[in-house]
Amino acid sequence: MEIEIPVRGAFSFAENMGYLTRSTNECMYQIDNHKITKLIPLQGEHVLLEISSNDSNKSLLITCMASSMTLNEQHRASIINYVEDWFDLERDLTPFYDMAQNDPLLREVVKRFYGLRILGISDLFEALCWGIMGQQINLTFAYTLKRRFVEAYGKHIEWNGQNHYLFPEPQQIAALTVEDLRALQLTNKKSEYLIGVAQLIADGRLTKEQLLAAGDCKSAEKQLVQIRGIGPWTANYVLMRCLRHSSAFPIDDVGLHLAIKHLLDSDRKPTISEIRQLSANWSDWEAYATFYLWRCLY
DNA sequence: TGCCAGGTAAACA
DNA sequence: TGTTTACATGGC
Repeated sequence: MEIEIPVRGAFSFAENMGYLTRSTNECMYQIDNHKITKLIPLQGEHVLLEISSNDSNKSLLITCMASSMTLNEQHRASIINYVEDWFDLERDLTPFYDMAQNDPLLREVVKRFYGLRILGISDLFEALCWGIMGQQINLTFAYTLKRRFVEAYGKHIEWNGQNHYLFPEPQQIAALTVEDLRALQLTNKKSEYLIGVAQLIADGRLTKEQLLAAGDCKSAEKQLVQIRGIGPWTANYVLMRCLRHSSAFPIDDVGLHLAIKHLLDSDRKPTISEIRQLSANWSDWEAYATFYLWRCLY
């Protein structure tokens, strides 16, 4: 099955690829020759997608390379849905770019990365796990931890001599012990947090739908920070990349601080109070501002 | 080698 | 309600 998804508005496949290739140790998709290969879950089954773009950035081209079932029209709709969500294709960036034109921090950045979207993490469990794993460690090690976790507990298929993984199911992680995860060099606390979150989701006490139903970003944040291991940073990270609230704002993020320090050519990181002032005009676009600023770091 | 990393919970004032 | 500290461990 092949699918062409038209893209409207500001979109640059190359800029999005720039984000997706930031680590050479990513295990949830592979990139080769300007094409993304990713195994996605689909109604209890799975399908391996290859995603590319035509030269004019007017559409995304999807080829279904391998699947555990015969694809029908409903599957086709789900695949389109998945890719549109991943690349945030429904978002009109015009108001963000208008705002950024008059923002000293963002003006050059949006020019440089024009057409970049917030790449999503559709699965709530994956987004929470990635947030927890990444807490207070460098990204290189975070990617190593994620790879170990996914290779240890995620299902995979082999295709063209390469393994393609699905993220582990919460049901399986919920049944693990702290010792199991410590073996991957996760800390005691992170192991506890991951198992706890897995249990919440496996038991149906935490769902993406429930968080979306909370309505606004702040209400969902309140629910998330009730969970042990989820502080304001992780909550906002998940709100930004999974629930797709454009006003999510991980203001404590070290990467954000370093990007601002760099752009201001300062010899120190900004204080939270200074960031509040600098971001005063970002209202409702904090997530996009943050994502673009992160891009300055690599 | 020592500081730092896409923080959080718990203790404390 | 707001601030300080312990936690752990790889990367550079």
